[in-house]
Amino acid sequence: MSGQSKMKARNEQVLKAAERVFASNGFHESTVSEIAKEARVSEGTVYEYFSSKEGLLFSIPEAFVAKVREQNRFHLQLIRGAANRLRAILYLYLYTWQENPDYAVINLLILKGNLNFRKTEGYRLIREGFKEITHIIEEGITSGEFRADLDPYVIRSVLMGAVDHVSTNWLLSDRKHNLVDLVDPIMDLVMTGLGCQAPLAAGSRPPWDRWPSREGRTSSFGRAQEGDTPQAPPQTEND
Amino acid sequence: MSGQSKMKARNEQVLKAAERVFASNGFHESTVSEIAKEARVSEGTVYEYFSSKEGLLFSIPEAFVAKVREQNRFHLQLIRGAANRLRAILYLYLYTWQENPDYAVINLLILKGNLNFRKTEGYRLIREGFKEITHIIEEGITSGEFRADLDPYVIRSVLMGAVDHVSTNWLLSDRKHNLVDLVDPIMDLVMTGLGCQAPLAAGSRPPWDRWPSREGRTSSFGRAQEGDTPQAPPQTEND
Amino acid sequence: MSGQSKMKARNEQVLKAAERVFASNGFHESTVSEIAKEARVSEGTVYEYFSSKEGLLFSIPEAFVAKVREQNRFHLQLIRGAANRLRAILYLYLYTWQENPDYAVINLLILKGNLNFRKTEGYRLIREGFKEITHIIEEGITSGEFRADLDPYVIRSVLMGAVDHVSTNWLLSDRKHNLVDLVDPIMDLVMTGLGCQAPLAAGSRPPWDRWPSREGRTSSFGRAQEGDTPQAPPQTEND
Amino acid sequence: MSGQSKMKARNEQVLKAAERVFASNGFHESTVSEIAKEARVSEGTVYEYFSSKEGLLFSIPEAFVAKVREQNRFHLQLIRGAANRLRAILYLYLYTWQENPDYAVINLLILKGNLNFRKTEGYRLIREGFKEITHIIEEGITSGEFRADLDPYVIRSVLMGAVDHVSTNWLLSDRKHNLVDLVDPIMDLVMTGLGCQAPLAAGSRPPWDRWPSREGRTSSFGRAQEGDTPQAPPQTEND
DNA sequence: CATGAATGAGACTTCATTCAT
DNA sequence: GATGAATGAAGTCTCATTCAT
Repeated sequence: MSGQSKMKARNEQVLKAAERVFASNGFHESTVSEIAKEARVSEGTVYEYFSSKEGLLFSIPEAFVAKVREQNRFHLQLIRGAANRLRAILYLYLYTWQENPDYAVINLLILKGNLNFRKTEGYRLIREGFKEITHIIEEGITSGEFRADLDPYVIRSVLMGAVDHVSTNWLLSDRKHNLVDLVDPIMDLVMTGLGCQAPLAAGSRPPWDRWPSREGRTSSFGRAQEGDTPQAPPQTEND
Repeated sequence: MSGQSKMKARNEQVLKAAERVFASNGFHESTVSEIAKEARVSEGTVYEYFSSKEGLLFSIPEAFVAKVREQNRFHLQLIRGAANRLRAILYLYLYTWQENPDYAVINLLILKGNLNFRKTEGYRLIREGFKEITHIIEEGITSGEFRADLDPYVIRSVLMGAVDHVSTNWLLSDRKHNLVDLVDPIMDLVMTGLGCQAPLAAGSRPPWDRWPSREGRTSSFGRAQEGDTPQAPPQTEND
Repeated sequence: MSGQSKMKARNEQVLKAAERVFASNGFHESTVSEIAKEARVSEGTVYEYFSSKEGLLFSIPEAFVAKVREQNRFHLQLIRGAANRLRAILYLYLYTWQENPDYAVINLLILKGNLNFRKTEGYRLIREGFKEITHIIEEGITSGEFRADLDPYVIRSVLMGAVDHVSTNWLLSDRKHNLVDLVDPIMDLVMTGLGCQAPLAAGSRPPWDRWPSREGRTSSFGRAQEGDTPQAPPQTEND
Repeated sequence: MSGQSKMKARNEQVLKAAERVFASNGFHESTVSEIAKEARVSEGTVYEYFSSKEGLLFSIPEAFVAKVREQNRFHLQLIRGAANRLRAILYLYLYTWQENPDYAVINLLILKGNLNFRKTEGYRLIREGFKEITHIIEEGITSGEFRADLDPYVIRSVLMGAVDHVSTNWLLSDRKHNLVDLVDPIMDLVMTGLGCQAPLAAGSRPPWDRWPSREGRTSSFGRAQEGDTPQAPPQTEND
């Protein structure tokens, strides 16, 4: 009991400290002694709970994903419609990064360059989350909600790429603006498309094939309508 | 003369060796001695040309961007139309990563987690490239080619996020498939949108608000037509 | 009672576990935690019974010698004649090593390099056994059973050196052959000598007998003569 | 040139320092920093020349054997007769230990308990030296110089066991007496035997003589006397 | 200008020992 | 008395950087 729960608490304590330290300084720039100090334990204790510094790093996503996964699954069960669910997923991702910026740094910046991470359970879990997104996209295509002429992988890449991109920018910025405010603009863009909804004539030419030649494309009408889905563009961002 | 050009050659030699070694093993896992060996020079020589191991790392994008930039600028000058130019940019990015996978690894995986990189000239150059993309998007909006109700930053994030995403996946895969094949699917999605092109009635409802409830939205006509814009979905990818 | 005997059992339990673990891995390569696990007790318990890891190591010969000594003394009382008794001693040694190979490893391999061991009671007991061998040899000389012109120390060294040598080799081998089978060959050699028992005429003394200058072969062990100061090749073990 | 010879000198310098330090304190009780200090180099330099602390230890016999071997081979070529050559070998061994006590400690005390040593080149070289001894013994048997009814391995074990034994004792003693003085007594004992060369009456063969079956071997009259001076079990060293 | 041997700071990690429970 | 989590000292080893040649 007490022993068990105490050890669990210690584990969490070290894990959280590591998250903070790694996020602040990067993996190689952090020392185990620093983490131990942050966790208010001795260096040796860190090694009682984690096999190595890198093992500690890899335990962070493992623990995190395990924790977040269930609640996300729950949320998604409440939602119908592929587009709605994709939107929810985007929201959950951005919300999670926003509320857990230290973990976000580890996930988006630190683990990205680590080759060994790709052999870990944490990585497997993350990939699984990606697969579920693909499933939803496929359902959307099957149900006719989405176009069927696009590879689900491309769709997912565009969505998750956008999430990664804006999250990374946000992390590296002053983090003042609201990350989740970008959910709707992104969804809007991806669902409706960037092109002006001109009275599409000959429906079958590949879309991008039309843009270049602009002759005939009137000045459009799809201008910015005030009021809809306001933007929260990171100003000071890296652009 | 000879001295100048010889030094330039040596510089390039070390730079290329560093690119290979860093890309293979990561930054911290690579040693200066390894790089020197790969470059067929002594360790001391590395320090004659670069101030430090990290300075060497940061010199890689600097040199690379300087080299690629001009030709890209040239290509873009030949192209009219914002959409066309965005497509060209995507193409140039994916093509560049595909042809320079070592540099791609450094740019997309290694430098991402390096805090000091953000203070360097190389980083500034990369950001500049991003700004130009934003400019093109703004021009597209101004010219009426693009919708005006979307933040250019969001648009750019979606595009470049997609580029990063598929490139990263490709790098971590067996690199068998053609990365540039993804240009058109991505552009298609971003320009036309994922939603089925129903006869958009009341133009003002927020787009994403329409998807969930699909009633009224006819089954669409924009189905997958074989033949157009072939996909090259990464097989072994992380999804 | 119960407390006493239980403690004694625990003591033995830890001692035996330590013997196994030390013999398998060596002293420094073994950990207290390993020993505790092998003994099915906690690490703390090990320290209830032994002052330190090294103290535990030193307790092994102490306990072992105490145990074996009495029975050996009993056996020897049954035997008459110095040669017979020496043979019995050799037999007991080899038999003991053969039946207790873990202890043999500790005695012959591990404790040998330990400087502190020489200050312990266990060491004193072992030396005592050696002294008794010397006594028997001296008695053999006195009684005329043995030659009188050899230093008992040399005789003992040859005997016990042989025992150590063959035992060590056996321990490091597959331990398939019978160690005690070597008792008689060794005794035979030491008692009778390696030289061919020709009817040694005056002039035909074995060549080696002449070098040192063994005029008369009177008592005492032959002095070192002229200096040839040749080198000796390093080596040790089992061929 | 200079670079080569300087490095060779450094190598030797570190090797010698390690020999001294290991011999004084034992392997595990010595630290690399200590060795570096003794060698007047930095810790890092030790690792420039030797892969690890244990690698350094194992390099000691390797270098030593290589050095001593040739001269010993030369000495032995000058000597005829198996007994003479055995004597020379004993002499060379004892002389070497006496003149190189630090190395002797490493060989006889430290490396003995090291399991990894048995996989090294140094160990192989040492074993080779042993094989040569066996060869000489076999030649002696073939030539009729030695008895043919004894296993050469036993003979070698008795000889080398004696060498090890007296050397070890000497090392652990004050090292005041001359080690090489023991060569002749040992040879004498091993060649002539311990038993008294009396005109052995028929029935009175020494008891020990009967076990092996040494028909025809007379000798001795000396019976076992009083005193049973009981035996002590295991142990090893210099009484 | 080039070399590569030398440096030494500092990281990770182990493990004997202690002590609160 | 027994436990085993916690400790922290100490050790091995790496490697970026320097500098005499």
